[in-house]
Amino acid sequence: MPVTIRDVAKRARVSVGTVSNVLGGLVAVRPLLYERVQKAIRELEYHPNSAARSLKTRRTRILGMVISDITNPFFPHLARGAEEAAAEHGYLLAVFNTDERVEREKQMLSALRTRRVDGVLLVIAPDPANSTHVESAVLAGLPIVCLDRIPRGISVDSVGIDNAKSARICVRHLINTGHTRIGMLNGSMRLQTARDRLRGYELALREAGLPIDEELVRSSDFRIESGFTMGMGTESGFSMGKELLLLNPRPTAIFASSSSLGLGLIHAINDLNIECPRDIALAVFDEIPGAEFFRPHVTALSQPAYQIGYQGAKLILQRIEGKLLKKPTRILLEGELRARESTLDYHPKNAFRIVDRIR
Amino acid sequence: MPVTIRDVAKRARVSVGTVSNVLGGLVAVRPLLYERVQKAIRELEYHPNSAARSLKTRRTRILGMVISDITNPFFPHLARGAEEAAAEHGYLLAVFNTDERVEREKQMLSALRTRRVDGVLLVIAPDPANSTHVESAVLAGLPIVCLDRIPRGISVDSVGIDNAKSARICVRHLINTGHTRIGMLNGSMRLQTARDRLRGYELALREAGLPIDEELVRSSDFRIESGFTMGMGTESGFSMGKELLLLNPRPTAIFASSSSLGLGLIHAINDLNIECPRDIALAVFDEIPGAEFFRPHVTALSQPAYQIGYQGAKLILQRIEGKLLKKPTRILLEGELRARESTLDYHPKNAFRIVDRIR
DNA sequence: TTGAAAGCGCTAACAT
DNA sequence: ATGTTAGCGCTTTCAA
Repeated sequence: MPVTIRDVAKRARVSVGTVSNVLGGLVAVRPLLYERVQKAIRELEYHPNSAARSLKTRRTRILGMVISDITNPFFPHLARGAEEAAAEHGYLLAVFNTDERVEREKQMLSALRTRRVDGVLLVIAPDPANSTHVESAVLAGLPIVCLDRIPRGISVDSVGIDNAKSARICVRHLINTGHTRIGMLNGSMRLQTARDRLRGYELALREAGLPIDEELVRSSDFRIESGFTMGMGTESGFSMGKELLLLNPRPTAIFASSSSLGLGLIHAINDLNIECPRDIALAVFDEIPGAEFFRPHVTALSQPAYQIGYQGAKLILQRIEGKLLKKPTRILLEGELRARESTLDYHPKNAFRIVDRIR
Repeated sequence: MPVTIRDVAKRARVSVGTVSNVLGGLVAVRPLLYERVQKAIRELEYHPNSAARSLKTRRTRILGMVISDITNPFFPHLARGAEEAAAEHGYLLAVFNTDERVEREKQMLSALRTRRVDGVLLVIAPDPANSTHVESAVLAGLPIVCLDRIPRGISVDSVGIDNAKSARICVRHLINTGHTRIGMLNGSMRLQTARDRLRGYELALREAGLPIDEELVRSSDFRIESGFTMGMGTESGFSMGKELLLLNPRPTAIFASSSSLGLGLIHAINDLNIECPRDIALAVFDEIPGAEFFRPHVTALSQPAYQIGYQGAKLILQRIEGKLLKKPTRILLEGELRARESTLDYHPKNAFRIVDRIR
């Protein structure tokens, strides 16, 4: 039988109200009694029942975080940031995984509503047709902040990266380093992020007065939008990368819109015995984990994953505390370009190829 | 004002008891009423309040998972496995991060007890002196299963990898491929895992009648025990690796007891212009993420992370349902040796060095 | 099969 | 400053 507040009260020879006051810390309690209560709590190893507390207060002090793939290194950083902000406000962050499946996302959201979490940080699964569950949850008054992937057409708070702007920064950098024939490897056009990154690519070209050649752009589905995996992204980066590299004339630079595409592309570059950056320059949206061990170092657009999580949690806490306007707040952070050897002067005397030969 | 069971009852023109029966699905309800209730639930978007339910039933159907670093790729796989098993039994898995800090671990454990989760899957932070909080939680009747890192001297269920056995497999492989002077890079001796891996190393040598040369073994603290990071592990792998590589005579093979140590070692090998496996053979405990893009491919002891999580959740669910003996169950899984080029015939004609030149 | 009502452990309002 | 108590929303008797 678990210890209840009555047990504590009895042992400390006070009323349950007094115990509650000690617990809450808001109502003053005479030092003598205060000590007796604390002692009883310690001796009994009393842990207040949060179900009972929540039932009364209608708050749980829990923030749910629903992410699409915990295995993708991008998301744990999001979680760390959110956790930090949550902890600062005395909230607990509970992380849930949907495995990129909209069905599970619906289940989780429903479970979290049942659990009465105070708010949900959500990275939606990439299915644009199906965000009614998000909408109805918002309408029902559940504070939700969408992170990274921002659903279209729904009025909801969000924190993300300005994909168009960031992609534009990448491509502009390629242009500034002298390239005029620039290819792009893109993910699934079902994802808003992919569409935005394409827009940034086109914008940069147009700004520079360069033509847009559709042949230079390849799109595919990719399971992981902004991370590192040996899965589809890498494979399509490899195959689509080869297509671009075998074009005649070959583009002199390629912009890969995700790290897994970038990794596949590197693979393709090696496979074709092409030298980077001499024969091909390379800029990747998002860092490739472990790439500091490759040569040349890869120019990347670094995403502020931790910041997205942190700001997202801050935002939802404001929303919870009613400090926000009704109208949704949308925060867009910018990625940071890390120009490295794959787009700069790289002295081949030190280098053999971008990664060592692969099969 | 959130929708309650009374609202549903009113709308369906039945009693709350009947609604509860529909919800529970155990007590039969006349089809006509059943339908009316379901309709009301749908129309009102009713989500049962789990706090109220838990208060009554004394169960939450939540499993907590406390991991030491969500950023370490090993743990998300653990989480995936556990989530799978939890879902199979209708439980929700909530993941919490301690950032390797015992203090936070205590807080989380306390918070989870307050939240009355039905059980906790725990990866302890590496502080052997301080596991009283685990012990007292177990004593208080909270089902706990320790994963991966197994605390000493506490009577608690656990699922882990047999570190000694697995390390022995690695070193035996090095011996079988002809090496007699084998170095080891090890993590912090404060960790039981590190001590066990050392034991496996020594055992393999002794079995083969080889001398144990203390000079060939280097230990250091490492923040992440079985994963990949650019942090301390890599750095100490680099510096300790260099020490070993500059020994005279140099060992002909090195066993790195974690992936980050292995990565640092690779770095050191490159830095010294040593060729692998011609000049030095290399076996690493745990896979190095992204290493499939290095040459030579690195021989690794692959850890069944998903399985550890899955089995751990299965175990705790049995414990929760009282299907287990009082005496703790300890499951030890074995790692699988993936022999690759870094310890085998590697044809240098294809290779330049283990990864391309670093700086 | 259904309804009425007690009670889970806590907080907060009120009384003292 | 402290004690008493109603009631949060649900499940679970128990009675009808």
